[in-house]
Amino acid sequence: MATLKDVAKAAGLSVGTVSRVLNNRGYISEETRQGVYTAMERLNYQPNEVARSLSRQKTNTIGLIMPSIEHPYFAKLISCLERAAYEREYKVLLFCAYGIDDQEKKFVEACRSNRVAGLIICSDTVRTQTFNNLGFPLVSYERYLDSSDACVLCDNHEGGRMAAQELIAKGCRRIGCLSGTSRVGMPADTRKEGFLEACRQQEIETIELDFPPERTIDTRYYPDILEFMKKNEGIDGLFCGSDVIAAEAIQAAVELGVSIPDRLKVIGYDDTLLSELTMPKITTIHQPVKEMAEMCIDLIDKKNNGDFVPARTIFHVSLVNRGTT
Amino acid sequence: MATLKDVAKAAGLSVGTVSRVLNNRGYISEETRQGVYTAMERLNYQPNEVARSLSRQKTNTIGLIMPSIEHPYFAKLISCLERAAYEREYKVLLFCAYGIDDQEKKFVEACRSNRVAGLIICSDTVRTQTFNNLGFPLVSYERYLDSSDACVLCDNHEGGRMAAQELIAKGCRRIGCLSGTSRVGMPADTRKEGFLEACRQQEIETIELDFPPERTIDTRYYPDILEFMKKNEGIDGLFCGSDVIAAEAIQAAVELGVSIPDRLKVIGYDDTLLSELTMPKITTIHQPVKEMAEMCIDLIDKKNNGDFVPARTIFHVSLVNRGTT
DNA sequence: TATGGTATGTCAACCGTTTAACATGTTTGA
DNA sequence: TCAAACATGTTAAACGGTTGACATACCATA
Repeated sequence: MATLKDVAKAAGLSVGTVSRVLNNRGYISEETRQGVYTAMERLNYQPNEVARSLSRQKTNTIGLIMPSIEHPYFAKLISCLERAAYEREYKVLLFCAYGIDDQEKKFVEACRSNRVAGLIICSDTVRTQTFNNLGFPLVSYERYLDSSDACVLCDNHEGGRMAAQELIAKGCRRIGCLSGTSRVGMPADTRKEGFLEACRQQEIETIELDFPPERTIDTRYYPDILEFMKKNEGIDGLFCGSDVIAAEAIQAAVELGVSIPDRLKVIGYDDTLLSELTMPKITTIHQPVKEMAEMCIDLIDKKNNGDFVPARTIFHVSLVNRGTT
Repeated sequence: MATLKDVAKAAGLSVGTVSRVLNNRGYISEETRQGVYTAMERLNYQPNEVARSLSRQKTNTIGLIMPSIEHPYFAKLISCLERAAYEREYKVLLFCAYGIDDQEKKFVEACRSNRVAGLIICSDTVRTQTFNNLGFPLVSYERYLDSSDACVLCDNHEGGRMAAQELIAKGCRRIGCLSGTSRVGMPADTRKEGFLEACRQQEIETIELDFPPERTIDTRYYPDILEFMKKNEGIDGLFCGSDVIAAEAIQAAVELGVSIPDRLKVIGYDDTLLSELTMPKITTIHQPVKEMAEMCIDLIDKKNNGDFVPARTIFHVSLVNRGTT
């Protein structure tokens, strides 16, 4: 592939001058600039980003460590992150831990090797993990991490509370709470706390069903949910920790001949594509994923510019009323 | 961050020797090897992949250009590709075109700049596009591309035929065919052809509904499907070009009080996570995405080794019987 | 004792680009 | 007419690692 040297030769200029054109440094005449552009065109030249990165001592790549790609929530998150990164001229290096032990640590090392401009972690493989002297900003997303430079969250507690409010307002008096538990303390765990707290305050009965830590996307909650609903017939409301759980709750309800939202009201969490593809569509708690993703990139930029970054940035959530309440 | 030189100094060795340890070249005593390892450990050393790539004149990064991330099918595909890449020691650079014009071309240039080891394209932004002198193998996935080194496909025609077969076997005599059309000629278009051909051969009536090219994931087919079903009441079967379409068809059927699979049988395409989360679950055509993803990486490896690669590799599809037929 | 394998060091070139220092012109304007 | 701005060139070092040529040992074995 053509190099700067080739372009210089083709344009009858020195490498220094061509580099000036590329980087907009120093004085350049319009004529020379055009000459360089046509030479680049003719040679089908693309600057070698690898050499550039080495010379500049930084890349324009951001690392992403996710627990899953296929799960609708993470698919949405990755999509938003890719877009936000692209808009800031970053490229995205994607890693997925799939709940496999040690993957996360390896990926962090891979990011170090590749000298990424920043790293966004949303995975939860390792219980506690301190990453020091990374050499680039570390942003944790919906996860507490001692060594992160910044943490982007949404108000999970409030989301749980809002869900409870909605179900109670629609007349539910005996509500099931279906949520996955994490091995580590994750912010998402507080959804349940917020929910239970709100119910307690209004003296609404709650019955909990906790799922073991989700290891892979293949984990199905359906059998547990079905059993739970059979065992607790009087339930008239269901708070689900994610839209996936809500979708399976709907399946169980249909299976048992319980009509939604007449006899049972269901509320999900995440506002993913899935919440629009079930029947009825899922009333859910919306997380401003797009804005949160943009904030992640923003925080990396800021940190790299030596600007101040807050330890935690917490976003509001909102209720999206669809068909299940 | 620590460099090779630092490690050499710490271990009391020359840079050359340390490099030998890292790359398993020449003679190295066990003692020296351990000395290098402990020094690396102590300095928290990670080889600079950027410098390595420049020196070796190749990266271990594979570029991915997708049309969408959030769409369940592409989420699944990206997931499989990430895994397959990781298993071969590749990292994945993810780009998403979102149906925006020219994005694809820009992404290809970005991949050239980053000197990727190979590029997998599944996008369809530009009608015709020839990429020449890329400097790395180009694999197209479910897409025809003149300039690609290899094309990985599944037997869409056969998938359409199988779907028809299933619906007819289950008693359908008047079948709707709901599918998106691409502006460019895409392999997926042949699903419909296979389906229609099989119906014609068995003299089964078909009624088509074509959706305009899908530009973003936000495109909802629901209104069109609902209208279509109202207008064509006698329909007892539905072939859908994707699971998303099938999910929306189910919504429309429930809305109209048409019970599935009793009065209407529906068959989807892709076998994504979504097909397990609707009620009833979607009978669908399974694509061996995992194997196809592995093949993509394999073809890049082969091409880079100077091995022969077939122009097209076509995979079998299969029917997954769930609840809608 | 000579040979060849083992183990390490030194040195230099190279990958493609950036950047600074410095030199050498040509224009332009006050 | 002289200084400042403009335009380009030359040269060299730097980024961090790879690789090959070559030198220098030590040690075992035939």
